[in-house]
Amino acid sequence: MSKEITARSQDYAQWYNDLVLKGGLADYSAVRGCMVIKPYGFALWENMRDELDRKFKETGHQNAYFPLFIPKSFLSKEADHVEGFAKECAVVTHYRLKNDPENGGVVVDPEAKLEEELIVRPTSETIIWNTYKDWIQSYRDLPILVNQWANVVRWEMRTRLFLRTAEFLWQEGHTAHATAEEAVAETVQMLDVYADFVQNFMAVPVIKGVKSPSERFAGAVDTYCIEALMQDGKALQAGTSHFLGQNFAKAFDVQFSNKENKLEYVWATSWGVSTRLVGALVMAHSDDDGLILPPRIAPLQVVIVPIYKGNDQKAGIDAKVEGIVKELKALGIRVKYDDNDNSRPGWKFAEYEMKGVPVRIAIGARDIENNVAEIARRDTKTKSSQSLDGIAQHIRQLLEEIQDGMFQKALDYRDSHITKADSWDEFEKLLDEKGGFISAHWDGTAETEAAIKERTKATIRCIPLNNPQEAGACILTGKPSKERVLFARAY
RNA sequence: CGGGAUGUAGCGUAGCCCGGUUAUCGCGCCUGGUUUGGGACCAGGAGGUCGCAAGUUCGAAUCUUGCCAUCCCGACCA
Repeated sequence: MSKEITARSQDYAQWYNDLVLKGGLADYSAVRGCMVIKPYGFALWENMRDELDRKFKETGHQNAYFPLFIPKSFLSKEADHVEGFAKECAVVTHYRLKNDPENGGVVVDPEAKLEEELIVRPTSETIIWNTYKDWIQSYRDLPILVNQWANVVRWEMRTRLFLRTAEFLWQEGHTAHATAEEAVAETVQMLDVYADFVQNFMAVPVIKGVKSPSERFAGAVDTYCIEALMQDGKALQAGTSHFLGQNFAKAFDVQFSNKENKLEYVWATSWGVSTRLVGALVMAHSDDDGLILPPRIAPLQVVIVPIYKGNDQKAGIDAKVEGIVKELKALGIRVKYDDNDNSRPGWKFAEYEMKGVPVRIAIGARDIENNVAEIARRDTKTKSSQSLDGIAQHIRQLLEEIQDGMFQKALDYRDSHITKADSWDEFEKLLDEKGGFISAHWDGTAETEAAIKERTKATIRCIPLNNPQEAGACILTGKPSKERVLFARAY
């Protein structure tokens, strides 16, 4: 029952945990900071993954796979990169265990120390660019458009289910280009792919933008991002796409001969989204009764619950439902007929609400007589009676309505939480009382950005793409500014 | 990693301060029956290394120390 879920108003963090755990998405594991993704949660991730994978391939990318381990020396070849990741790396130092005669069990065999330690990848730029050196000689070898689906490890101090785990699943695209223009175009293209996916499939509106220098990816020239807004008014970075310039090509000495037979360094991009998107999805849409999943990526789109007294009624319902299931499946709709006799309808209703199934159909003997079914929408919690004739088409349309409705609701919330602030007092007040994105002038310096973060915990989420140019004065220092940027407290 | 809190059956908990027979209760689970339009009811039953490890003691869920995990706040981050 919904009473098992902590209300958002009471404790937002606990509400989030309740949804993930009780909605059956994931569990804590025996390993610090690492979670078990349960079948329902993984099905959700698979749906996200499959759609993204399709989009990557549509835009000309191929999947490949690179090693989990990275030689320690690789990491330090790009100075900013190692600076950014060194503090959160898991390191393999030995390759063998041996029996421990004293205490039982096994111990690390000191004889089996690696010549060079291996880093468990926190991201794969280094191992991939070391490989690209072998793949690229001529401009004819370019571009290389490769993506990898993988797990990575970042030894985070504080973890949260899906939002920040020590090990997480993601995809990382790594492309190599002959020109800066082409690489930038790729970076922007993939940002668009992400934005399109998150908005149209996850129904989460995002703002596309560029990070300020201090929020940039370690080793990037420019970091583009999509920023989403959660229901508690905090922002969440949902995806990033980096223009890496020639930084990694220089670090790994990857040059190509151009048409004039001159050697040039290769231009690079990298881009990724992770299982964090699952967290974004949960926090963007759900309510105090449980998850609310958008139809396009919900593992289950429709559940049918029979209501009956005795086997005769059940048989009549079964016969009717069989046809409906067939029709729905023919339309590509993911449907389950839950005729499990061990739990009663009310229990099932609550359960599927908790799991966020977009549409529930309840059919009883009474309905069969009237040739109708009760249709309940998870997102609005409204119910209606619907004729069984043409019900599959109706459901298909309803799923689309739900998808659109969820996006519109999230968009309205987001848009009403982008607020301009023109004074420091106003800025602080908005952060504390309203939350969301605050559009304000900034003098462009890292010092001011850091000072604002220090005082308010708010960071510059992004400088929106196509940002209108507007003269103004920095919110903190009063120095001249040429455009507003978006601030928020963030996950 | 610093500060705070917590850890007793699958989940939620009582007991702990002040050590003492068989560790409390509810949900869930199993068996049988009755039920089924918003988390059913009756009867019977199973289920516990009291987070882990040392220590103190005749005796530890209870006292001491260490460790582990989770949550919250902070620093760090996708």
